[in-house]
Amino acid sequence: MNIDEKLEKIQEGTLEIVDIEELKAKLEKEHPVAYTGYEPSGKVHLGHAITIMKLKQLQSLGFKIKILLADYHAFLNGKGQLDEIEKTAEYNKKCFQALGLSEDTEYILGSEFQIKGRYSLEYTNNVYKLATLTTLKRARRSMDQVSRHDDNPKVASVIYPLMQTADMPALGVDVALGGMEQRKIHMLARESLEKIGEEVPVCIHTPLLHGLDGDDKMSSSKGNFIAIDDEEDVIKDKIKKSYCPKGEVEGNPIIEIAEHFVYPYHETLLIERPEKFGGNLELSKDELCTMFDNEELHPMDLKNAIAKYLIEFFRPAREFMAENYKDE
RNA sequence: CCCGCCUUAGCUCAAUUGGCAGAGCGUUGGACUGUAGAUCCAAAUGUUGCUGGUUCAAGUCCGGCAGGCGGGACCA
Repeated sequence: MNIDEKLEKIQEGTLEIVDIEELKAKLEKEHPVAYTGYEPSGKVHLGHAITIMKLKQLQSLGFKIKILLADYHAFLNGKGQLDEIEKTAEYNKKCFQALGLSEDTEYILGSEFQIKGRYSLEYTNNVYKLATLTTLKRARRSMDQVSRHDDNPKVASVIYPLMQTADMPALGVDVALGGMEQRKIHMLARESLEKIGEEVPVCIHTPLLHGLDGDDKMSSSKGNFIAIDDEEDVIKDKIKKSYCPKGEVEGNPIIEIAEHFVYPYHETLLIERPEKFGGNLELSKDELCTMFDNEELHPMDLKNAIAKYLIEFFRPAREFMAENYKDE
């Protein structure tokens, strides 16, 4: 596969690549490094899965993948005590493996290099340098979509983006991948890394999924997600309860799930529909959107189809988790 | 270090001179829709930050502690 073909593939399902020319240059390398950082989370859900799927694709295109289990970031973001967070990180690592990343994926616990080992001194020095270059307002603003809500915001919340920035040279990354909520941190990082003379990574942003309740963002804290290891009945139940207004494509979480978890892997979606409602359909992405928009496809029929696909899509992950992860 | 104010349901906040701890939102369950939502009906939810005291009776008054917010002082 040549570089232009790779570029095109990488762009699929992303909202932006900053910068595309830089990415092109990175693709000259035999094994460019791509990374995503995740705050350990009680549940790994569809939102996380979007980025993991993209990482899998990058892996298949020759990228070396590093996953940062960002324990300190979670700690700074008020997610609990470090020992708890590290248990959660172990669980998340299993989840990521369950989604099919290959054996040579590298999982790195943030604290391992951020505060331990010889490199931590250089790391800390970078964080301090960044601290002198970054205004409070800019740092705060970068955290708009990332910070946990806090009536009494802590200094931790402005250290967070600085550490995230310092992570990039520490991990030697060519590409930083994240959801759109990472954008402001990434843009700040690109500016700052340039200033301190470190390599500036390409940033790739994927869309955020709406919550099943129609909220702007699917997130663990809001409970409006489907987890990658949810049981079949749970998936059915959650889909059934989801917000899905008739005729409305925009911001419809069920339509979004079809876009991100069905169509990248199947040309068409089979919708099984009772005869009295018109019988079965096999729809391409465009057909589905058009029909739904025209109210020719009832939400319930769509939901049934999506639930079925999701159950199949995550079957391997679910089985992997059942076998490899014993909750204590 | 000193002074003042704040802390009540998951959230935002009520509660009269001390007199059965409440509302809205959210949650859950039903009704209505061939989904969800909206709407209607119903229900659940509390160590009133912790602690000691006064009182027949304390969310309410007094003392101590913790956390938070604001100010002052120190530096000078």
